[in-house]
Amino acid sequence: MESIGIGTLAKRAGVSIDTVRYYEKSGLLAPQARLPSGYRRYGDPQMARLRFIRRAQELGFSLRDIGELLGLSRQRDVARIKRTAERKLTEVNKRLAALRRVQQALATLIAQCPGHGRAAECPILKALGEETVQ
Amino acid sequence: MESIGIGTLAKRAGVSIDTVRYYEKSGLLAPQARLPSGYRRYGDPQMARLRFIRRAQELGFSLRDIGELLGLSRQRDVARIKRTAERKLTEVNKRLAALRRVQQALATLIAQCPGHGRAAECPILKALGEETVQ
DNA sequence: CTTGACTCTGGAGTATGGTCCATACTTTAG
DNA sequence: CTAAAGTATGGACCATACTCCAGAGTCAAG
Repeated sequence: MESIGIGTLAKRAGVSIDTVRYYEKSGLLAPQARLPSGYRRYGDPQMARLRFIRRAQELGFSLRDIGELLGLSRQRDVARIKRTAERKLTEVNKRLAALRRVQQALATLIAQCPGHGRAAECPILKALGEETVQ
Repeated sequence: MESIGIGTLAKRAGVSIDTVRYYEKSGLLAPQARLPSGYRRYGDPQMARLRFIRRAQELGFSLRDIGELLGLSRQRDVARIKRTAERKLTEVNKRLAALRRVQQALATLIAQCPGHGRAAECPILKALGEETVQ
């Protein structure tokens, strides 16, 4: 079974070594094993996990949220797994809806903007400022 | 013209007074006026702006991003306004796409989970972990 | 006019998510 | 075998976005 060191792992995932260690300290990513010297060794599952963490973060999930998501697979209580997943899905759906409104408002602004000439009343503040949340 | 104090503004927007002052210090929200005593007074436009800031934050925009969005309306250079808006739209679209993938993965997980019985291989890690970003 | 609620400023402190550093040991290429 | 590159630990430090506090002035009801 081939394994890689922390430097290679970090480089491949596009994060720093310190970040990998920080995730470990935060309980999100343990190495597959340690050499007798203490050097960390990682395999494909850790690579996938690290990439997952990064993607989830880009979407605005906190490390705590991510830990919860990752923890789903460790749980025995299937009902609880489902409930947690459903809670996250609700959250994601809300975010999607809100983001779609912003997308709409921005697209409208861009469509209305001639791209030259005098600065008209910018519609973005109005468009976004008057929306009701939820 | 009726105006309100910082306490009322904060309460109505669901933020703390300190947060309002912090936004002001960050250049995001100036009061409409000050009383001779130095007390801040706010009107409807400030209220709308504050709500906008909060919503944008919930979507994961940083205060710096939000300042940029708010700044769109102050700019004279129409071409630049448009370019900034387009950049933001691209960002938002990327986020939407990524979020949709997460939504799909979560929904699939939930659909596959019986909600009872033995803990099967949880599909979420695989489903999310193997996705390619972008 | 007093009293309690509100607000002012400036500055310190907090949580999150890293990032950097010193010192020391390990591994690897030549 | 040696030098360079990589890694270990512990702890200090950083940016963002607040949050709290002290000490002092202001406002509004009775």
